[in-house]
Amino acid sequence: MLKGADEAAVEQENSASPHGEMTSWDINDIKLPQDVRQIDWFQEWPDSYVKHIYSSEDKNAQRHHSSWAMRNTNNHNSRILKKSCLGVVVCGNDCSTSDGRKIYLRPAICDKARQKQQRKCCPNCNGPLKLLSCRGHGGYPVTNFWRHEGQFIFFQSKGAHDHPRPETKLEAEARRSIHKAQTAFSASSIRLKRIQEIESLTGAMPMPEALPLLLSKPDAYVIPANFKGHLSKSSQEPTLSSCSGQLLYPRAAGEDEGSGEALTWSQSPSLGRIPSAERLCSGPAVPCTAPSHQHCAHFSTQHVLPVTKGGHGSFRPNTGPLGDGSCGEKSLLTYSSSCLSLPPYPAPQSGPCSRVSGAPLRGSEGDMSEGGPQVGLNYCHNDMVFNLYPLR
DNA sequence: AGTTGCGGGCCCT
DNA sequence: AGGGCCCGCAACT
Repeated sequence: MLKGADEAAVEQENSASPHGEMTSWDINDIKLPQDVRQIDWFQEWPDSYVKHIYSSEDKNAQRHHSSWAMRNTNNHNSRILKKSCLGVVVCGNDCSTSDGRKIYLRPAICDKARQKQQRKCCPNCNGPLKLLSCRGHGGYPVTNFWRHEGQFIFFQSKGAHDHPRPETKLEAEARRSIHKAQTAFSASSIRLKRIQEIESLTGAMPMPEALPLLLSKPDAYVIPANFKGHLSKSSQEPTLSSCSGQLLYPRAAGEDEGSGEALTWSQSPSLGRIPSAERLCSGPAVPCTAPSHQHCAHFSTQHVLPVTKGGHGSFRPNTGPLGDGSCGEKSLLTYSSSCLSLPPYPAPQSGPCSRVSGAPLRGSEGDMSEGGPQVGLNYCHNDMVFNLYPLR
């Protein structure tokens, strides 16, 4: 089954990765190569028939992360973890936000949660939500395989996603948090109103200053504590302050990433990749730190990434020399690291930074990363969060 | 409440 | 046998 369409794909599969010698393996092979000379940066949006070899110390790889909504699939092989794509949740009315973006929600991974999710309404138009299943692998969902072998984590993707990208996990979490905050906010404003009424009856002076921040700006939401948790567990304050001027407001229309991304996707249904994208940057390990102002002004959700479908988002080894979350345990920062790859102007997303050409293998990862990148990580997230705004 | 991984089981080819 | 999928469970966040 699946054969015909796949065979051709399998052929490109073997050349999908820049380091040709490494792609001769298959995840099902009894023995996987151990003479790996080059490991890959984590790919946030693996697509098509690609293979990657990550360091076993790469936290994202360890967690089998993907920005696609992947659910675990039992393949009755405990050595190989298999996941299949759940697609994307779209608005049944095919509505667009005021700035032209489409609604691409992340399907809940848990079956029950997903059913519950589908009973909810479109956050934009209140229309029904619709789950767009992934059928990119011969009519079946795209599957991802993970296998830990020695010092490496082997990743293989089968199938090309035939649907737009959903929100990343972080965005979905952020949206939930915003929703919670919104709920809490309404509840607390009612309480406050009552308190004020009582106070006015008793003659006590209300203390506006004591009211929650931004009450006067109903469109701007206070970041709830739990929301902050989603943003970062370690180091977001500085960035919040550094960006707050803009971030506290909904992004201006036109800085659309959602529709742009969708457009890109629809224009290049499945093979609109830029195969050489990842090779564009063969230079230094950290060549692509975008101008800092960009972080606030333009970056937003993953959709803003100038991605061509399949231009794999790459998680920089964000995290510190060993990609282990030294600048933020949670995926947040690691996810956001994809922002770092962004050049000031749309270009293949992952490409430039996704890989250290000839990067030494483990043992000298100290060469990767360092310095600059981490500084900007949070910018992306904070901005991301506020760019979820139109979806409220 | 939701995510993730595991594994039993069923169905289909 | 291999792949897809459903289900429940447990650990974790």
